[in-house]
Amino acid sequence: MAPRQTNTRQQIVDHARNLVQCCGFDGFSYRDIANPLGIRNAAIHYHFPCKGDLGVAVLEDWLHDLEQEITVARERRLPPVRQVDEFFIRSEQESAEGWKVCPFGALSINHEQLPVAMQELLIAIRRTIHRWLTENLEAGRKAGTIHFTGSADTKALQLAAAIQGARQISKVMEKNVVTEVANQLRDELFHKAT
Amino acid sequence: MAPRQTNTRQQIVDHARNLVQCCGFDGFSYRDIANPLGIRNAAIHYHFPCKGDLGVAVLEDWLHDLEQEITVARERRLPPVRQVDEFFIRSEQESAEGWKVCPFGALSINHEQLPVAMQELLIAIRRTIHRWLTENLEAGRKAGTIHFTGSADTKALQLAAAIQGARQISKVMEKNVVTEVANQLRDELFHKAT
DNA sequence: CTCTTGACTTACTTATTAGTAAGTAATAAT
DNA sequence: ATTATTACTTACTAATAAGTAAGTCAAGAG
Repeated sequence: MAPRQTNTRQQIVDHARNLVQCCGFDGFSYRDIANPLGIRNAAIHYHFPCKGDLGVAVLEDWLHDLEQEITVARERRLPPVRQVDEFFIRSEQESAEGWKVCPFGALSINHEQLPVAMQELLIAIRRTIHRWLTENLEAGRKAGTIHFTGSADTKALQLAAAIQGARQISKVMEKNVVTEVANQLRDELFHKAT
Repeated sequence: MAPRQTNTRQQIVDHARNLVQCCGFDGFSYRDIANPLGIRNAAIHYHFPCKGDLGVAVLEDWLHDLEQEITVARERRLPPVRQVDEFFIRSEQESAEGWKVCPFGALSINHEQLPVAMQELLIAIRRTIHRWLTENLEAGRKAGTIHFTGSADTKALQLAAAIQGARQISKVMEKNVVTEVANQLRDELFHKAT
């Protein structure tokens, strides 16, 4: 009945990731994955002995995608403004898909109860985003295309925090405020204050 | 044994609020409140028939405190800069107390599964913070003490989002980045860019 | 053709959760 | 003094969660 030999594992991870972004790690159960895939709970346990293993797989997937995107942006030698803008665009898109939230918005609340491997991956994801933004802010400032005061490090943090917060506010207010915040930030960063 | 006639109800709400700020609404159980208070689970059910009622009480308490603080700030006729700074200071303080997070950081993730009354209170809290920040940003701009581009409305949103995000990042990284972001924002807002 | 392995399923256990029902002791009202 | 009410307790139910054990069945290896 169920077609064997398909990539069930990846489908499980995909579904889980979606659920994490929408309900958090404790906000979904195995049934929420098994039902839509037409499999049984135990099938998930076959691939991921415990829920933490599934969580780790989700975050690895997430980090992998992120690194992929960053690599592509770098290889296309996109100018710093475009790369920072890419961060905004991605966030706007994901938020538009059912008010999806970023890993921190989804997992920070029960962070201390998560398996250590998940905690470490979260930090790795954070570092990756941060390094990418910081690099581009610095390069943009040197090139005279991006304008801000203070360190690029702090500015990168502020951008990430603002977008993350905006995504959550969007979810609660059921109104797209990510674009509003992103546009404000674009304006501040990209239009030189004469 | 347990001293009767004390204000058990308020103690329950206080504990619940702390737990919400640290673990989210689904992140704690009645035991986590009953144990430290030396009461039984059913005692909580006596005051709050179901968990949603407790959640509502927590948010009402939260909103009440917020309105109180805003009223005090207004009555003391604090200048706009000081009132906006008050928002930063409060956020830094709460974050320092065990990486506590704001209502949105705590509840947005499972927002759609919350009782409607809680959803509405969340929106009310959001509106209250927003109105307060917006008013002060506008007043500060008029007085020449606060500087920003775009609408006060959007700027207020951006500030709230940034601080909210920073609080969550602090929790995950176990490092106080709220102060870092707040200082950056203070610098941008309060020091006129010549 | 047999045997093993991978990818599951069925059927179960265990733990935890919110929530309920009935009882109790102290206080307040009559 | 009696009664009613408030603020609980003990003891339970029902639902749901993650996780496990044993069985099945198709496909590939020998």
